[in-house]
Amino acid sequence: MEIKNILSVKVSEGVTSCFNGEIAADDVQIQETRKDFEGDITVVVFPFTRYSRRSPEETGKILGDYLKKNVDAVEDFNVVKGFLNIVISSEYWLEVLADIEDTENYGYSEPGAASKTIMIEYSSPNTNKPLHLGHIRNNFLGWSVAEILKANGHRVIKTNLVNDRGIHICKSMVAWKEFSGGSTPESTGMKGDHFVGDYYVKFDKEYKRQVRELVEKENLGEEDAKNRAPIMQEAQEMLRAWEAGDKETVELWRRMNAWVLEGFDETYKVLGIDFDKVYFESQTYKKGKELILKGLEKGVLYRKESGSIWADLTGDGLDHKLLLRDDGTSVYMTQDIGTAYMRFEEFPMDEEIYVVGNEQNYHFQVLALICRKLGFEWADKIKHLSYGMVELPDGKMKSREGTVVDADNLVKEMVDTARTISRELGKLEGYTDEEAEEVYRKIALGALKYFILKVDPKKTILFNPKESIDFNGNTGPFIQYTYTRIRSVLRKANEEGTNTDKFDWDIKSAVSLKEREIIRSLARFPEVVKEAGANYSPALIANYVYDLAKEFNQFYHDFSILREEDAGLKTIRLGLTAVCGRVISQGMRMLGVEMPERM
RNA sequence: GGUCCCAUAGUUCAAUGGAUAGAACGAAAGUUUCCUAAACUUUAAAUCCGUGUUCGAUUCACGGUGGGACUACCA
Repeated sequence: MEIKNILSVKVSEGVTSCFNGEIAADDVQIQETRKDFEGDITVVVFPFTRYSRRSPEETGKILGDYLKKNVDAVEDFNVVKGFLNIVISSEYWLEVLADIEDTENYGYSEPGAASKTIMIEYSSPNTNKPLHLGHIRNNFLGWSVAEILKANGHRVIKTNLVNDRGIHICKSMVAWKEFSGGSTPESTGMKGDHFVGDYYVKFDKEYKRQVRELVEKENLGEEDAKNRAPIMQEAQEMLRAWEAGDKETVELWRRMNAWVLEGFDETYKVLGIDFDKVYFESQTYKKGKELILKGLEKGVLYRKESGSIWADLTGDGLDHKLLLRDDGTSVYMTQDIGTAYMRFEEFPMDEEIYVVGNEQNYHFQVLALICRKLGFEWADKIKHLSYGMVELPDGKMKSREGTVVDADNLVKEMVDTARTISRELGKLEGYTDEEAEEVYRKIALGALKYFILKVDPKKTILFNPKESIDFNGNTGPFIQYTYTRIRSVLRKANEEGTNTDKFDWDIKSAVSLKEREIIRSLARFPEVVKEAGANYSPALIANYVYDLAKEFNQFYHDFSILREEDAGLKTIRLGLTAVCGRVISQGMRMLGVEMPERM
């Protein structure tokens, strides 16, 4: 059992035996001792003063004596104000270290240990343009949260709902027919998603030109002109044809979607993202309608005179929400209700997490409410993992204004930067070009992933392309670098004849302050993983790993491990180095960051 | 108008209601007989405003101010 748990139980007992008070072990406040104070673990004693009827200092002393007598691991204690600082014995810390070393996949629970089945939907792109920086945040976040939940022992199903139908793809199709002259990604050598995206842009340009022309030449109002622009009418016509199953249209739709999806697959591969199951909206968008009609029968929903069906949410402080149009067709919300229903039918899930940007907070608020109204017992199992926008130094990204940062380009540029910096420093001499390129790729992706994941999901990220790939400070490359140094130390120790596979911890000598601090951090790792899983927050893991890496660097600077005369201390320090390396790489694994052996 | 989110050093990010609010970048000064100086050590620098809850508030509640998102018979 962990020391914190042992202490909280003992403190609870102590309060009863010393002060005749009742306090549940879970309510005992235990935290790590701040660095400026002596001790390892601190108990907050303020809450006990109402039982002890003494000053916080006295209360702390009495409790401290009790713990020293009754817990082996407690070596000493001191009381500052209302804080009881406990010193844990070196023997205990060494045991902890040995335990961590023995635990395969430290920080990870056994698969199935937590026994929840969780579906996580992320990415969910439209098939009319390539992925950009906003999608990158979504993809990294979804993938990492899935890994963290797995580490917590849950069964996780990663899904992607591809928005492959609708007016947006029709726009690209119209433009392609009009302007391409039959060219294809193969004939132009372009990546499929970029190829199709270009036609989406061409559509928009032509559309704007036509609207302007109508306004000027025919004196139409802006709204009228927008509706009457021939190219837009063509797109709408195409959507109708598609829904009617027109052979030629469906054929073109298939062809263009295939180009885009091929491009996406390539990008996903580069980003290190994958899915267990991919849904296509074209296959699911019609469901949901019958659920709405049933809701109408039950009287949970209502029908307007014109024929449309609505939910009245004014009782919940919200508005009225449309669910079926006058013509009986469904809207986005209806589709989402349908797909959620299908999924809960298909899998016995305990949770379904949607990784979707915060511009859809309202949508998910409404979704949960309506599902509850419709009487689905799974309504409360829906979770929206909402994340903030990614902004650039000069403002927001807008696809129409061309101020988006393209995902493929960004990765390429970051690899270039990594290569340039690395070459200047001459760090990879002796590596073949191929090996070196692999390292540059790991650095670039590590930088990008870490940069995005270290920020609390719900906060807006300010992305500065120039500063993003920093090799110092709280960055991915800094952590990777620390790891490679650790590997290098171990290599050297091996060369000198020390077996670093397994350490002998049977040493009596005291562990120094700095070492204790690191062991304490290491011991905390499983807790952090648990907390990150509960909050869907890779940021917790990221900041933990950074702290550990930094602590290790400081520790390492103070001691010359390999020159240490005392064989016992040398073993501890080398062992600590090895364990740190393992925990750092475990943490980064949950973020999807790969670790090079050298850099 | 309504719903939701955000506000911390010059900048980018931290802090289960706990001690003197942590880091990093940038700025100023230093450290290479030792693992890889992509490191380490110093210094200066911040909780938007007000009220409340209590032993104790960056954190919780209420009210402001500032910023953002949403509020389509679009997806």
